[in-house]
Amino acid sequence: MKEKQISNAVIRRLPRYRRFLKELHRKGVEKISSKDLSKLIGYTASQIRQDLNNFGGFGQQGYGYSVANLHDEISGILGLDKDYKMVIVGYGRLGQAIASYISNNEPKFHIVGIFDVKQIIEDVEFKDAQIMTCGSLADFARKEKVDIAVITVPTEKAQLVADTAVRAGVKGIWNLTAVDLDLPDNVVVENVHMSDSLHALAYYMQKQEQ
Amino acid sequence: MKEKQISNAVIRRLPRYRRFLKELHRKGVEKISSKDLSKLIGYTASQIRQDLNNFGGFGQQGYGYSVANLHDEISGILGLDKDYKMVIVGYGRLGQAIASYISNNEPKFHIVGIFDVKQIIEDVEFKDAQIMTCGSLADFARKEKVDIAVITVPTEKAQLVADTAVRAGVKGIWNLTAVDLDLPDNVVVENVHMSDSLHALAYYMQKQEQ
DNA sequence: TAGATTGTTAATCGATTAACAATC
DNA sequence: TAGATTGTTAATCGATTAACAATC
Repeated sequence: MKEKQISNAVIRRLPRYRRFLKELHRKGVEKISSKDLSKLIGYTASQIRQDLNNFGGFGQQGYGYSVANLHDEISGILGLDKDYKMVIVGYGRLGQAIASYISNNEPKFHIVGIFDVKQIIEDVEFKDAQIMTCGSLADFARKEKVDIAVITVPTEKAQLVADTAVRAGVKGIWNLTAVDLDLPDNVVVENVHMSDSLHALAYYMQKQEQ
Repeated sequence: MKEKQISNAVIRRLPRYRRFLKELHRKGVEKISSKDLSKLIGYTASQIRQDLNNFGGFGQQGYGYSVANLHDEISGILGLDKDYKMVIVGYGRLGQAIASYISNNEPKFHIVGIFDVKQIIEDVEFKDAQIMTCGSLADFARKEKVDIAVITVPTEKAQLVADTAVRAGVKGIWNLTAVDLDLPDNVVVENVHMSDSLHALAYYMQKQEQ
């Protein structure tokens, strides 16, 4: 059974569709046509229909798409109907920001452990998750069957942390550092390269003012 | 004089080229061929040469590219030879993390003001930049001729902050919130949608384990 | 000079857009 | 039923890859 390969470009648009649908749902909108969604989200109606039809016919001719249904379908496609166990490695300000964001906004991602070079004691302690020193990461991840490691350590330690996590059975790395990691093919790596984004901003600004 | 339009895909790769070249330079590597860079960075040698030739012939036949020179050329293309005045709006943990990253790693981006709903007093005070309440953003940005506003406020305030900044003459918005902003065409917006990245990670993990 | 590697044109591949028949 | 809008095929557009002449 050969799955049709979905292009990367399509996948990258899915979370955005989902965000707009969530907002529409919050506003009480029950249905939307590809044409109206196009105006909102900025993709062509044709592209929207093509994108969605990679996964199935979620609409209804003459009517459009049910907002709630389409939201849920996309959630399912993205794998957001499953639960993920997560550790955060590096509990500086970025790690803290991420931890707080996830625990407030991402019910399917469960932070089961937090690691840092120093054991942080007061103020920044995080809910039920223990804060541990990095040395115990490998044992913990293996024992707890952690799915995802979020890496927010200083650049030069990122590869080492990633290697440790992978050896301990972690299957996904969310990398928020400014380096690219070298990892086996069966591990999924997703990068948030903020500095690259800032540099792209510089490019477009400079181009704009010409 | 009609400039050749450079595709978005090319621009998005430039910061990555620059990062690898910086690292090579740090390691003392003086020259590199498109073939060797390909092995490192993961783009095809052909693509690398095509990308670079959008902006000029930076290499030398039979030799390759000078690492230092190519790094500097790309920096120039990205507009990283210019200086940018920046304000950070929202000084929670994410704002603090960003401020610290920029002041330590981005010499061309100058944080001239920091804004938050509360005036934060001790501990998190930031170098020379004043921390001000959001109400004074408009006047400050206009008076100081701020180029870029970094937005790290809670989701529901992001559009308001962006509007204020734009009215005060800001030309670029670096948006780190989970919403898309609606802004005039002459303002450049660059988004870091971390939650979209996390959702893409979920997709690829779920696909992997099938 | 011979070998290496770029710059650049041409070929291929893939993604987006347009069009329209199917159908609610 | 008539009108609206999807699902889907075909056409177009753009980006990537291959090939090779130019040249260091």
